[in-house]
Amino acid sequence: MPKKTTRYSSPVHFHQTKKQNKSELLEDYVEAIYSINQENEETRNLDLSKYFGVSQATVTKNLKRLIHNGLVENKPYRSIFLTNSGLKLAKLTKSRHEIVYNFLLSIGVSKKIAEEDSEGMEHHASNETLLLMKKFTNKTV
Amino acid sequence: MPKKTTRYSSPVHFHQTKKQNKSELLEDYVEAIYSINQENEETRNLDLSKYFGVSQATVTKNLKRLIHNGLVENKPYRSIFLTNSGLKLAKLTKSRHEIVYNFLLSIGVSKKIAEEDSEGMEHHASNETLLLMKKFTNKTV
DNA sequence: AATTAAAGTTAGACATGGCTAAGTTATATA
DNA sequence: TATATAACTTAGCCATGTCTAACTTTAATT
Repeated sequence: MPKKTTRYSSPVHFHQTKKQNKSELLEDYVEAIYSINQENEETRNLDLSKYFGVSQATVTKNLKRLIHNGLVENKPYRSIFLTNSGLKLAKLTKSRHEIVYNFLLSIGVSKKIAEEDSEGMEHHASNETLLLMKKFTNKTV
Repeated sequence: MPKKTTRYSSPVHFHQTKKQNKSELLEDYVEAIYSINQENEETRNLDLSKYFGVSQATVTKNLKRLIHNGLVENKPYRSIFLTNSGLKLAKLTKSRHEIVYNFLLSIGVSKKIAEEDSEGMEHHASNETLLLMKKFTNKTV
């Protein structure tokens, strides 16, 4: 029965082709460490475990990836530190996060929901979109 | 050296606690099938493979999950159909997607980028945020 | 109708990101 | 200081989502 015809115009918008090395997890971790460091003199495994709501074993495993990517340094059973590269990424990620968060506030989203939604959205907003969000927020302030 | 003190105010905004059964993949697939069905008389494995830019083997495996979740029906080597439940989810997902897409356009994002960004963002926008986006878009039209 | 080609499936591998249970190290306290 | 507790790591499991290679089924072509 299938009559072969030209098919739909290819959508393309699925970018996650092959090596999505731009891992959200890495960004979330450096941002979390950066945040925690601003409230405490150090960041420990347990802090991250609470922050993300995952087990300490999971944190240990994920920190291995961060270390492997040169974003974090630590000695076993000791505190966790961002490398220069990790700090740079953390600042960038945090600023992106804040742009989205403030933007959501500026269109009327409540604080609580803006916190939640911005968390997921920050990783999907392109530079173009971030710039426009920033512009918009500034205009409405 | 670590002096134990009360630590940072817990952030909570990490929702992905345990069973994130609200899989983005399922939504992406039903939405894709729905879309393709609007341009063709049927949806095949290969259509989805092209749509998402993944191998046909991957599509087959993921379709198993959709079938298991009662969203899709098919006979081996044949076309793919949405169940009632799948169609319902597809419509919902598509409408959310369109809200985000149109909203991005309305703040000045280019079509191409709006397509890309809305894809990721649609899964992270709460109902509250979607409602405000819709309101905003209508106002600026 | 037989053969070839295209579409779809299966099997098995790998990376990511969770978990629990058990063991190790460091810290606190008796 | 010895011991108990808290923090951390390791090992091994599971689900998700991707791949390639090989095989099966369906459709097209000769």
